[in-house]
Amino acid sequence: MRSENQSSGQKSRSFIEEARRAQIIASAVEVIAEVGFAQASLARIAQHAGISKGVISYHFAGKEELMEEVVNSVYGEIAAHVMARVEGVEGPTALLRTHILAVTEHMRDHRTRLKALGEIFYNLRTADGQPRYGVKANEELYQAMEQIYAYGQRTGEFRDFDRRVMAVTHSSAIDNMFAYWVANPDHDLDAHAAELADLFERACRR
Amino acid sequence: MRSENQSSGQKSRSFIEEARRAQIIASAVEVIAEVGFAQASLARIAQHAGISKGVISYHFAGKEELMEEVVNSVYGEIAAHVMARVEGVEGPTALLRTHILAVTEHMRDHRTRLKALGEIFYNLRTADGQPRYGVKANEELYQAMEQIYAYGQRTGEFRDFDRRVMAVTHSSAIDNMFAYWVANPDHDLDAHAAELADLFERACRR
Amino acid sequence: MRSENQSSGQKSRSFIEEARRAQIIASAVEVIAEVGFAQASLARIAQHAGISKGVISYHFAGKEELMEEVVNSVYGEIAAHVMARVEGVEGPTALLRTHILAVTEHMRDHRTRLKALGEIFYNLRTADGQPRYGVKANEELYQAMEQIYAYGQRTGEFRDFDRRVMAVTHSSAIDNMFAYWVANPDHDLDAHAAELADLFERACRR
Amino acid sequence: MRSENQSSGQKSRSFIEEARRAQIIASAVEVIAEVGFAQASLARIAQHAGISKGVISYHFAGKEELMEEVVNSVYGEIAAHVMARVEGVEGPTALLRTHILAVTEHMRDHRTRLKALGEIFYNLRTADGQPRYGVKANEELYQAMEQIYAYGQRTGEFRDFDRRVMAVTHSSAIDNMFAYWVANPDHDLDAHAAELADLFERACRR
DNA sequence: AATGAATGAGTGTTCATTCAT
DNA sequence: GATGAATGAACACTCATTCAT
Repeated sequence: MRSENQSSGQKSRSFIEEARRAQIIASAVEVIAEVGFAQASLARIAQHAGISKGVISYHFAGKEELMEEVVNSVYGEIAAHVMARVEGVEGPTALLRTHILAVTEHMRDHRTRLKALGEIFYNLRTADGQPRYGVKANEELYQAMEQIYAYGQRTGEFRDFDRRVMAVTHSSAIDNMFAYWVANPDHDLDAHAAELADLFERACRR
Repeated sequence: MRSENQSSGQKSRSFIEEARRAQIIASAVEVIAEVGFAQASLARIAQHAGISKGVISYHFAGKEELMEEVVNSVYGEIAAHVMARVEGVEGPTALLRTHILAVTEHMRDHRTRLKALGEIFYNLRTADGQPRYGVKANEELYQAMEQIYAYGQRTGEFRDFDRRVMAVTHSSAIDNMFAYWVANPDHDLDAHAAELADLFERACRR
Repeated sequence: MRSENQSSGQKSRSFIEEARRAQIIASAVEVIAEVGFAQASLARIAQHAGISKGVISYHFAGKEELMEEVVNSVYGEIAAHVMARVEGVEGPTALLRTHILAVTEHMRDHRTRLKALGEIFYNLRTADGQPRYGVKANEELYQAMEQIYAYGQRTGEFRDFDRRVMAVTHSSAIDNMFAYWVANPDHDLDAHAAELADLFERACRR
Repeated sequence: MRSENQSSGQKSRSFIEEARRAQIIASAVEVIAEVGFAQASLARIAQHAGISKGVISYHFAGKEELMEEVVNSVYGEIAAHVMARVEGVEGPTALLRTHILAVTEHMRDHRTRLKALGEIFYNLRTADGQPRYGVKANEELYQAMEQIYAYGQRTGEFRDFDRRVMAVTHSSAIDNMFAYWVANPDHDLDAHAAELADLFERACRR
């Protein structure tokens, strides 16, 4: 989302620096996904990347910035994937289904990244102890979903429900489908997604 | 060694000890709810309770035992409340609504307790690094919910959906309603619950 | 060794108090022998005795006094036993043999007590960090042994060696026979003692 | 990953790291010798070395590793010294004398190191509470001594005694000579050693 | 005479961060 | 750019001791 010209006092980063940052972010993702946020110390992340601990501090202002960059990185990927899949789909019901299935698709292929994302979302706190993300950070996502519902209500395909409640529920259903699948790897993710699509179609329709 | 209600080998606890344990558990709940699991050190819990750090170690075998007792305490409360509300309710649809509304009711009055419960559930790990609870610990809850769905499917009121998917979704919807409400205290919890009841009624019915 | 009248400002101890002290000392002996001095906390000693931790503090000024009483108690026993065995024995060589054999005899029957004694001797330190016993505490023992050697040298049965060196060596040989036996319970203690008697007889004789 | 003298999987240690390790080991030796094993906390060792507590944890995996390194370091020294002195000595009697005198020589110059060695030997326990060294750890030493005795018995210079008893006694005589000297610094160590040599020569000879 | 509760200093260990090289 | 060394605060936990009951 950064503008191409790197304006506004933002120092431009060299290619090599970007590569290092990417490497560290990737290592952080893997470590967090494997051992959980609390056990993901900088030492562990550095060791996993095969670099010195100091490098992380050199490239990131602190642990918090590293974590935020992980979130940005992973979040960007998933948004891009869903955007691409949803493009051109017509009608609110189809949109709803497509959204669920697209996210699921991405989950299947990026399990680790999403696991790490969830860990950080849930656990990262700012210096003053407040959750850095938390439910509030989903606001953007909720608004995107609400647009789909509003569209459906406008066309008359959807009944007159509370769009925020539906968005929160929809979002949580997907998050937990993922968590359940991570905990039970034999669980049939695609079947779960299909069930979910049915469920929300019925919940929404007139 | 006391009397009839002392099971074998279980050391009896004095009244004063029970009181202290309860006080410490309450303090732990408040601290966890406020600053999160990771920041809830024994020092902080003790300070919040206005007691010395050692007292906690004196009354609990370790941090793990304290956390487990918090879980037992809070989990017991909520189960008791829901059981009581659900008793005597007839028919799967009514059961479904009642369950959602009963849990919501309890949430309104025990916000911090439930917040703490969630934190521990999500974060507590055993000495070997494995999650102490985690999604798998919901198994019992899922099975209880599946019984309601099976009942509805038997009577023909409910359609033929995957009961496990519904249970996971249902459970996550309630958890996140709570989380959303904690993050947005002005949010109308009761209206949210009513919407949720509608949503799942529609998702389940034939 | 206390005079029968309990004079000199020393408060007399009731029968029940003496019994408790003896019980605590016995428990301390067993715990120290089993887990070593460093792991022998008051809590452990109290638990082993089936009493409350506070009782120990009530009956003894502190851990140091308890340890000293253990030493007095065990040391007294062994001295009494050897004294009795040695009485009436004639000639320095016979005296030497008898001493070694008498101590060994006592060891066989009071393994735990002697183990505890050794632990305290080696580990107990005063508040200022100095060893409470240590080699110096053997002075009394060394002098007793030196009397036997002097006797033998006077009669001409023993050659003209340094009596202090012999006493230190003799004493250490017995201590380590014991330690070796504790570490290797199948070791033949009596055979070891007999060998030791031969060894010192040859080392001493003209 | 450095060069030829790096065996497989063994991380190479920088010069500066080796220096720090050596400094910490030296500090540990001094502190243990002065205040005893039990009082030798990492905090004390760090303070004595004029460094932060964390440095020790940085350079050693834990207290146990530090202690083992102290043992290795000191034990290696003494073994090397005795080996060098004993080399080329002919005949069991001369070997016996040389061994005693060589060890004594080393003691005179490395008092604190040997004191620390003894403390660790006697006190260090593994995580499960078992002695890390203890009498059994002398096995190697005993076997070395037994070879000297067997040699003397083969040549006929030594009588037919139990070699294990002699080894235990010999070893303990030297240990206690040292302990006695530490407790009584004015004691004439060389004279003691000479007496000991006589003593064991007479105890062994036909 | 005995207890159980509480204390507070001390333990080894972990970790994000800093900094000279 | 990168490193490894060092820091110091924080962690859970242990323990001898004190004290009201």
